[in-house]
Formats: sequence, structure tokens, C-alpha cells
Amino acid sequence: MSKVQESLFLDNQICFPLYAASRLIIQACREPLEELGITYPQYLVMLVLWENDGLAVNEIGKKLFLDSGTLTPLLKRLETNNLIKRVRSDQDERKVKIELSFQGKSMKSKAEKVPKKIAERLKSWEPNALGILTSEINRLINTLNQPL
Amino acid sequence: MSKVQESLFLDNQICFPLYAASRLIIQACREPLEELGITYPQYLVMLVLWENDGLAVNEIGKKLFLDSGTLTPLLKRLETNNLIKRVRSDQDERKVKIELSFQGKSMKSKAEKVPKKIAERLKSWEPNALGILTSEINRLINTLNQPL
DNA sequence: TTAGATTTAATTGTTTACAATTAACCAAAG
DNA sequence: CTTTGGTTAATTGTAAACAATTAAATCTAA
Repeated sequence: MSKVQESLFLDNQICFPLYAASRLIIQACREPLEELGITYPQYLVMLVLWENDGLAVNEIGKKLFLDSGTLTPLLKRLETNNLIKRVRSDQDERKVKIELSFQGKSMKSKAEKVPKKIAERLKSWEPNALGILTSEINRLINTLNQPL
Repeated sequence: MSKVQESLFLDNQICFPLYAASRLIIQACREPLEELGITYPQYLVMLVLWENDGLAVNEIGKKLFLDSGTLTPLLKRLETNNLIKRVRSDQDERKVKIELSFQGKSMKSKAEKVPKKIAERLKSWEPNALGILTSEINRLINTLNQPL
């Protein structure tokens, strides 16, 4: 069979394994996240804010590769759950700053369960192999982010 | 800073890089897929069918890690676009067999553009490094699929 | 100074994901 | 034959993703 035809099998491409692994690991996060009452994308936004509170919507979007079409409704849900506040900037009224509420800040310590759960799930992996895999995936992200 | 706190940074975990890389590479597929008039998950179903025509919904689901809640409406859209037929099995009326239409079969040759486009996008990568990365991700999938 | 371009968030509409439930069907035991 | 338990696809409801558009605010260059 020709190389081109072979490449039309699921596992030969990198796309499907990435897609499947991403969904499976998010599933593994779901259980500890349920205790926090948030979803995985919401958790990502919280991670960004715990590192850097008060960012604008587009600044969060740059870090997570998400646009306002995804973030605006997600942030509204986080606000409804009293984890953040959305405040229009005075200096630039186009911008909406996202600020952690007290409850949002308090969640940080409880959130440590998530990486712990994942680490437990991947305990059969050499830490080194996992580190290499992570950095190779980050390298792939860099490649895909380069303008064509 | 403690290890646990460090693990609450975006890039230290494997979850976010996987999630980001998955979405970025699906974005890279979008342009060639637009020519075919299908989405990435629809393309995955077509890949499965090109390898094995006439599978039942749950058999496709096992290969893609998707359930009927996702597949049923997706397959209905593929049927509306005349790429497949959904036929209730005679032997077991619970099952719905998915059969490629003539147009669905014809699309296979045009679909070769997708892996070609991805290969072009990743031409800066050593084929070997890409192969190792793919197999490591597949190993991760196996780990995550093991029952806890 | 202002006309046009850019930035920013929100909105609209389509398609995935997925949990939870439902309904029909099958197979095996009694 | 009937009951029971398991399988299969569909349905319902919620939350992402993302393209495309809109509207307001800001910036820039003539």
C-alpha cells in the first residue's frame, strides 16, 4: 500500500492520538474538578487568574488560545458562580478586566487535587519520560503557532 | 515555591499542552477539510469507515472514544450530506449499520490532502521525532484507558 | 482635528462533547 | 412463555469551540 494511503489510517497520524489523549486526560480531571464545581476550561481560566489576577479577556485568550466567543459565556458562568468579577476598565472602556473573588482565590488550595489526581493516574510513567513528552508537545505547539 | 504550587502553572502539567496542541492541529486540518465540506470529527468517522465499511454506531464509537450522544447527530449530518447511509440491521434491530455512499467512498482520494497538509506544516520536524512523539501519545492513551 | 483603521468584547449560529435518561430489542433462565 | 438483565441507539440538557459579524472605543495619519 502506498504511503499516502497508509497515512489515511487513524493511528498513523498524530492528529487523532492528540485529540483522543486530550479528551481522555480531561476526563481524568473531571472527577476532582467536580468537587470544585467547575469544568476543565473554567479550571484553565482559574489557573491563569491565580498566576495573574486582573487580566483582560483577550489576555486570558492569548494564554489559552481561546477567543471572546468562547470566553465571554464561560466567564459569565464563572461570575454567576461567584468565582470572578467582570469589571469594565476605566482607562480603556473596550477592555473587561477579570478579577478573582474571595471564593475564587480560596479555591486555589483545593485545586491542587487536580494535578495530584493526574500524577496518580500516570504513576506508571517515568517522571523523565513524562517531562520529555510534555516538552515535545510544547515544541509541537510552537511549530503550529508559527505563521505559515 | 512548593512542588504542589508549581504544579498549578499551566505549562507544568501535561493536560494543557495536550489540550492546546489538539485544538491547534485540528485547526490546521480545517483548511483542507473545508474543501471536502466536512468537520474534523466527521473526517474521523470517514477514516474509520474507509478502513471498515458497514460498522455499527457503537463500533465506530469504540474506535473514536465517542458515544451515541455525539455520534448520532453527527452521523445524521453525514447522511444529510449524502456521504453515508444509516441502515437498521436485520439480524439485530438495535444496531444501526453505517454504510458509505458512492460519494462517501469517492471522497477517500480527495482526503489525502489532509495528512499532506499536516506533514507540510510539520516539515521542520525529524520524521523520527514525530514518530516517537506519536507513539508516546498512544502509550499515554493506553495508560489512561486502563481501568483505575 | 477628524476620517479611517484597529482593537476589544459581545453576539449569533453551527457543531462537538458528554452526562443522564429513555425505549426498543435481544438472550438466557426459570 | 415470561421475566430479567444487558445492549444499542436515540434523546435531552448543558457547556465548549469557533467562524462570522457587530458595535463601541481607541488609535493613527493626513
